[in-house]
Amino acid sequence: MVEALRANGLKVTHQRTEIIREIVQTKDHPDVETICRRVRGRIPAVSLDTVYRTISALFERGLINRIMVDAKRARYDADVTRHNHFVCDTCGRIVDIDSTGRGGCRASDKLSEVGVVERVEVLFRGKCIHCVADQE
Amino acid sequence: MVEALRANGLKVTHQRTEIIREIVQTKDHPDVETICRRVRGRIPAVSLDTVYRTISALFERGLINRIMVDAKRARYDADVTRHNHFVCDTCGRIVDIDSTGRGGCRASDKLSEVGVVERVEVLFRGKCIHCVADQE
DNA sequence: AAGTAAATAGGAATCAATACTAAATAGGAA
DNA sequence: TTCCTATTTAGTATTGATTCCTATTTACTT
Ligand SMILES: [Mn+2]
Ligand SMILES: [Mn+2]
Ligand SMILES: [Zn+2]
Ligand SMILES: [Zn+2]
Repeated sequence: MVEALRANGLKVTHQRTEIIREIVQTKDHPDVETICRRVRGRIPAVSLDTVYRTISALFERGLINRIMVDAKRARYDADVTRHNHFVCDTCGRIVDIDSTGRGGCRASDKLSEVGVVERVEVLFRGKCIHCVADQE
Repeated sequence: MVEALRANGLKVTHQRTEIIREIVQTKDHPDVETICRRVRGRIPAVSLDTVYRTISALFERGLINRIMVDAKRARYDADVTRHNHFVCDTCGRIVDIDSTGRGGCRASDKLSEVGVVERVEVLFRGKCIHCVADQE
């Protein structure tokens, strides 16, 4: 992915390298604050603004995905292959769900009259096993 | 829907009635500011705070849906029947898309190990016909 | 190695959404 | 109709996420 930075005319800085390392190696779809906190484990002085700018730059170039799960913070995903998500409305956990078979979701015929679809996002909302267990 | 207010122990006020009328009769999934502006056409003195409180109250009781389309404002939908949405990433337009056949979307088998799914949201993202035409 | 444009850190500003207050109003039960 | 309480208003304040500003630093070109 660092290659992708160069390909997009972006400079390869220490900060960007570590931010990318962080989102690539995690599967929990973190928000920007979380990414920043983790990167600070290795670069204590990294600024929140830099993390925001880097994440936005990556997102705008389609190198990472954004998941809008609630009205609050945006969550990010370095896995840009086609897959769906389960979201726990109680604790906020986001779990990857494979797109079964032929994408798992078919567009209606009328879609072509409405516009050009570039991507499909499927969100399964509910309560995760941990939160179901907790409420007994 | 006004009945639903009573059923939930909420008073049926002039403001709430007009706010409900507004979201029920529109199909464009407005944000709170937009709803407020429109309601002011009939109740000039309605406060933004009241619109926020009313919309939140309706949403918390599951009487309306919230659609998180971008990192900015939340959009609301009085149609709580099962249907999908097309979102134009250029102009923000949101168009209803029927769930074809048996829901239009099948959950993967592994979902049951992850949690209990209460609802499924499908978002088709892309560029609407108007925005495609505009960019020639 | 030097020059330049891009990137950074740190703080301030913005924006949507909520909260608070007090005073005025209006639902709805009795 | 009367009374009690929820609700509204206006106006200000606050919160939390995100973006902007600017002096300083740094990656990359020559
Ligand atoms: Mn994912
Ligand atoms: Mn809709
Ligand atoms: Zn959970
Ligand atoms: Zn459009």
